[in-house]
Formats: sequence, C-alpha cells, structure tokens
Amino acid sequence: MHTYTTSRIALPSRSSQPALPEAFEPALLQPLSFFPAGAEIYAQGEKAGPFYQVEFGAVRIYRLLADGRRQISAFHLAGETFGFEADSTHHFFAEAINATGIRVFRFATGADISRQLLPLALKGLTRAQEHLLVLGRQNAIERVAAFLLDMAERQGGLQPIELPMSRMDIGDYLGLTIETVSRVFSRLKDKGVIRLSSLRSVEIVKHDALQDMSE
Amino acid sequence: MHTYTTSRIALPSRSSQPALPEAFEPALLQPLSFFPAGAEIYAQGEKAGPFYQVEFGAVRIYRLLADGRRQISAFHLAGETFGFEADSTHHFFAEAINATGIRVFRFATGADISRQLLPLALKGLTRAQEHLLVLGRQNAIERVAAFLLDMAERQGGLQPIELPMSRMDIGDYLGLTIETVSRVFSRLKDKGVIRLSSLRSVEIVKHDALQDMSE
DNA sequence: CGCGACCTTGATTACACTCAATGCGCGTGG
DNA sequence: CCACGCGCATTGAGTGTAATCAAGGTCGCG
Repeated sequence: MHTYTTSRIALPSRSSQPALPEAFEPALLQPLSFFPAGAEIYAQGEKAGPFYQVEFGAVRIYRLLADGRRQISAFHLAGETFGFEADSTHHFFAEAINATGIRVFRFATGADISRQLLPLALKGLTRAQEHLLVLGRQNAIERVAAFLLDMAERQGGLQPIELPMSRMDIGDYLGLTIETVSRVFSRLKDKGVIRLSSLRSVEIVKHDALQDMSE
Repeated sequence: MHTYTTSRIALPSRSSQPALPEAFEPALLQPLSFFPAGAEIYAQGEKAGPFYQVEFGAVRIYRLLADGRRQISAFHLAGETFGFEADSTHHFFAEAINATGIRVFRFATGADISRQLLPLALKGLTRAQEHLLVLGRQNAIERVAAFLLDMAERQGGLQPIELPMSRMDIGDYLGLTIETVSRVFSRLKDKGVIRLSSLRSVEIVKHDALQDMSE
C-alpha cells in the first residue's frame, strides 16, 4: 500500500451520489491512500477507529464462514463512506476491488462526530435491510435485476453501467454462484433487456422490463 | 391501539440485554402504548419521527414484495429500540407480534439526539449485515441453528427459550418456508439437540452441536 | 367440548448448485 | 505483431435442497 500525503487531488470520480461532505470536522489531516486490486483495507477482528471515503475505484465489504463461503454485504463506489463500527472492532473485511484511492479520516479523542456519522449509519442500515429482502425472498433473476438497477442508480443513470467487480463478487453479493450469475446475464442479453459491450460494461436496453423483473 | 398515559410502570421484561437508557434526553414525556397481537405500529411510507422502545412483548420489522412475499428484517424484544430512519419516511412495517407495550419517544424540533442514536444505529447495522451472511450463504439447518442461538443469547441464556413468534414469522425472517422451518425443528428434536416443551418454548440440550451447525 | 389457527409430515417438483468442459479476452514475452 | 498462457466467464449435464402441493394432527381458546 502506498500513501500519498497530498491533502487534495483531482477526483476521477464519476459518482453522482448526493454530495457528501468533503471533509469531516473536527477531522485530523487526511492523507489519500492508494490500494491496488485485491488489497486489504482492514480485516475482521482488527481494531476500528478511523473511517474511509472512496475517492476512486471500488471496495467490497464481506464476511467469511469457516469453510470459506463468503458473503459480500456491500460494495462502495466513489464518494461513499464506510468503516464505522458499533464497537471498537471491525466485524467485516474491507478490500479494494480495483486500484482504489481512499481518504482516511481520523478523529481527536473525544471529538463528537455522531451528528455527521448518524445519517451515514442510517443509510447503510436501510440499504442492508433492503438487501435482506433480496437475499431472503427473491429468485436469481430478480436478484440480478435488482443489482443492475441499483448499480445504474448509483452511477446516476449514466450508460453504460461500469461493473468494477467480477462475476464471483456479484455472486457473493447476491447469494448466488458464479455460474448462476452468468446464466442470468446471458438470459437477459438473449431477451434484449441488457447489452454487454464488454464483460464489465452493461447497457440497460429495457429499463422497464428490468424493473418488472426486480419484484 | 390503546394508549396509557402512565409515565412509568413495572416492567414484565425478562430481557438481559445490556441496560438501555430508561429515558432519552431531551425527550418529551413518553406515554406507554399498548398494541394487541398483530397491531400495526407504523407502516412503510408513513412519516417517521419518534422512535420506540419495547417494554414487554415483541415486534417484527418487515418489508413486502408486490406479490405478498414478506421478509422480516428484525425482531425486537423487551428492552430493544427501533423506528429510526435515514430520512423522514418509514421504509418498513412494524407490527406487534403479541400483546406488546411500547414506549414512544418524541423529540423537540432541533434537539440533537445523534449521540444517543448512533450506537443503536450501528448495532442494528452490524446485526443486519450479519444476517445477510445467514440469508446469502447458509442452508436451512444453519439458519435455524443461528436463529436459536441468537434468541438464546438475547434472552440471557435462560432456559427454556421463549419464541414469541410463529413458524411463519421465523420462516419469513430466515428466508425459508414454514414447512422447512418445521422440518428442521423436527430434525433437531429427533437428534436430541433441542427439546420442545411447547411449540413456542425451546430448550437447547446440546449447545455445542447447535453451534457447530450454525457455521 | 368443539372449532379454527397453527403446525407437522409426506410426495413431488423446480430452481439453483455442483461438476465439467469450453470459450474469451487480456497481458506478456518472443 | 502475433502466439501463448492464464484468469475469468460461459455453457452444458446431472444432482440435491428447499419449495410447493396436499393431507392430517395438535394446541389453545371460546
């Protein structure tokens, strides 16, 4: 991992998320850290403390079972914030999916940042609970449809949608195998609902059809 | 729904959760509200604002798909708090499972309660993300085992465990059908892992076996 | 005591998983 | 610039777990 000490750089971000605070007060000076593909940002069991904002690239948050089964609970794209925990320990792993730039915010002991963190925590809670519905009650097509629509929305509806993650990541996020994800992509392509300009680049042709499928 | 205006009553709660604040400051006077079994506490789409603490009884938080499929994202037992939202709208339904007493906290506009709410929101976030692993990557036996261990822990390890909810509620929480839940209970009973003193009262005989199954 | 809601059990089906082989795309090195 | 190799993705065949459909059984309450 290589750490820049610049305090501000041009943002390659194409995120259209509602603007997040560019800095948190009272935050200590935040270096920009660079993580190559696959690099660990933090591990389950590690001490938590700072939190993190994606400048460019993408991050996966996940948990493992003893036998290696993996559940990705969230992806974080440019502009999004993660890493806050209920107690002082990380309950999940965080890894860079691709080359990723991350701003790390640390706080003076005693600083009260709850006012800034609460909306982010509540947003994450709502997202997680909505994802429970997908995993608990939707079939493979519905899951993939919901995922594509979510990615589209988080990229501001810009076409095509860029998927920074592999089919395996998508499977581990949706509770499906890589093969099932692939088959659903193929079916959606055959039906003319989506078009794949490349493996990681999806164009939604029939938005309404996808919406219907997602419920 | 019937509302008492007593500001303090004896608590039938048997929860051994870490003590939650008995009152939030600066909260307005909180009446105790009584909800009979099945009563709606709030609905998806309703305006949010106050939040809620279970005094006795149990609550289910859920979401519906258009065709009626239901996912329960959380149960809340005595002592637990729920109802806070990312924006001013409820994204879920909340219903009393049984006869339930709930304290409703409302706040003066402008009051900053983020310091008190943040730990609760973060706890909920961790719980939801852990449940994602169960729904995404565990089979029926593992799901039921994890559920029973969770209920046991939240009741302080007291035996037997009281299940305030129906098999259907359990199924909708675990992403299973009522039949599958029933079959798994039967299998666990036949194996001598649990004992059912009644339908809603479970004794964990082989705690270790259950723990092994839950992962 | 009888009814109705809830639960259990059985038989069959279906959807996604597993195992296996092939295909594609990209980076590297000749 | 092309060929090779490797990682990732697709496609196919067969299997298995949980869903569905259906029939009883049990519990609790009026």
